[in-house]
Amino acid sequence: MMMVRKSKGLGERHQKILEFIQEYQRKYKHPPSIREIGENCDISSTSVVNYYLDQLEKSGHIERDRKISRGLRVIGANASVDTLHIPILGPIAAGLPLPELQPGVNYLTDNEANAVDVARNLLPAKEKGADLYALEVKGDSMIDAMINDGDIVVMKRADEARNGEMVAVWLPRDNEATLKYFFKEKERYRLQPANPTMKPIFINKDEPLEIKGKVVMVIRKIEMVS
Amino acid sequence: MMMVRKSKGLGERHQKILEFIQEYQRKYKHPPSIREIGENCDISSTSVVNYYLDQLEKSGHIERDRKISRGLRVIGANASVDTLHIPILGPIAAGLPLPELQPGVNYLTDNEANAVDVARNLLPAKEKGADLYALEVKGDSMIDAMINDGDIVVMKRADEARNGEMVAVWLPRDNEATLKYFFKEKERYRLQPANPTMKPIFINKDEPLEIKGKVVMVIRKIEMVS
DNA sequence: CTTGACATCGAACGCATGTTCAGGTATTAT
DNA sequence: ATAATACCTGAACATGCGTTCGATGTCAAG
Repeated sequence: MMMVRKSKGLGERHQKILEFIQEYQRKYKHPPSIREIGENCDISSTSVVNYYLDQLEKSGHIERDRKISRGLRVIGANASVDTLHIPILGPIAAGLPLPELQPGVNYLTDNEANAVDVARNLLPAKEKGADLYALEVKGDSMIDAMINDGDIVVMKRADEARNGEMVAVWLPRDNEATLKYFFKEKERYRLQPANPTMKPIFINKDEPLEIKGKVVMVIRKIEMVS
Repeated sequence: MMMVRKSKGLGERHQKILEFIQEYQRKYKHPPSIREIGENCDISSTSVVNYYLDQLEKSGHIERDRKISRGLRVIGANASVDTLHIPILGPIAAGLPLPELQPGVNYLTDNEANAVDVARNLLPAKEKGADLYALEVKGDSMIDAMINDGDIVVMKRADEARNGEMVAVWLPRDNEATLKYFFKEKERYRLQPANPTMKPIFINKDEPLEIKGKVVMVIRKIEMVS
């Protein structure tokens, strides 16, 4: 019994504005101004645009940074996620040296052959990606670190570590590379497996021990039998 | 105090500005203002920021829309990889039921709150994503499956499995959910832990056993201490 | 008819922001 | 030294742009 007036939901103009914002953002890589929205949606007054923008914000379709020029964005509907392209430098396995890391080289640019793409929101916020690399675990020698044959470990370049961080270390004593939680104790280093049922390894401080990097992430792809 | 001058190429400040613009754009979905760049790169005058921005534009690193607030963007460096947005439905832990999966629902569209973005090239080629979901592992009860507390497991919806596939199963017998490799044998099912040092579980075929999905991927984020 | 919730307009206000300029200081070349 | 160049400062200026407000029109309910 009532006129079909956009009683609820999005009206035609809301739709048009939303579409325009997305299209504009795609095209210019920055959001449109209120006036630009008005011109392209046949709205003659900035206050009307503001009026609709308020509604879209209340209904959760956009976010606004008040007082900031062009500070608006549509939420959701952002198909392309920001990703980091992390090169897989090579395998890591007990009894093999780690692939060499050239200190000054940014591996992101070269070595496109083998790499993993990781969404940036899966990594710690501060990672810029320049000193990230990945290794492919070969063999089951890392099993006590909850890491399996074939897993990809994403590493952050480092030559020292704080207590509690998981690191890739080269142990000249045992001629072995391994992944362990690192703890510095009084007269020794303790390398603690991630699996609490396994015993730690102890290294005296006068013995050599090379930290190659910190583990940031572990990715395990499971094959489908299909 | 003397300035280390870089005769050609990008100086330290150029780099810092470029990085800041990208980081800001990622975070706020719109470009920063000149003054914001200055504040965050320790440049006290807007004219100096403008000075560097001009250089970056001439050297082809950024584009600018003069006269438009925040009208700047970095060129290239926008390698958007095809990603899937996979919702995290909830926790999985021994002794807890799995989150319910509504058969017809496409979780990709709703439940934006908690999700992981996975590059499509990390998944088996055929996955469309509509029937993928993720679970967060709680507790260390999955340790025999090489899966740790806090890990994210990406699942593919399924109610049956082939031999050798890793599945999430609900065992009414033990009132427990778990992740195991699945094998159908003569008179029983064998649920084999991923860790070869652990013993398998056997279930007679007349006992109930609910397969909830197949594990496609395991993602472990390691916290940095700093 | 009156009321009141919408939707719209136009204009004014004021802060945000890009631009310009008139100088400074260091480093390098002549 | 002197000049030249790159780097930097601070302030003033013009305008882009979000915000606010009063006025008008429309339509449905009381």
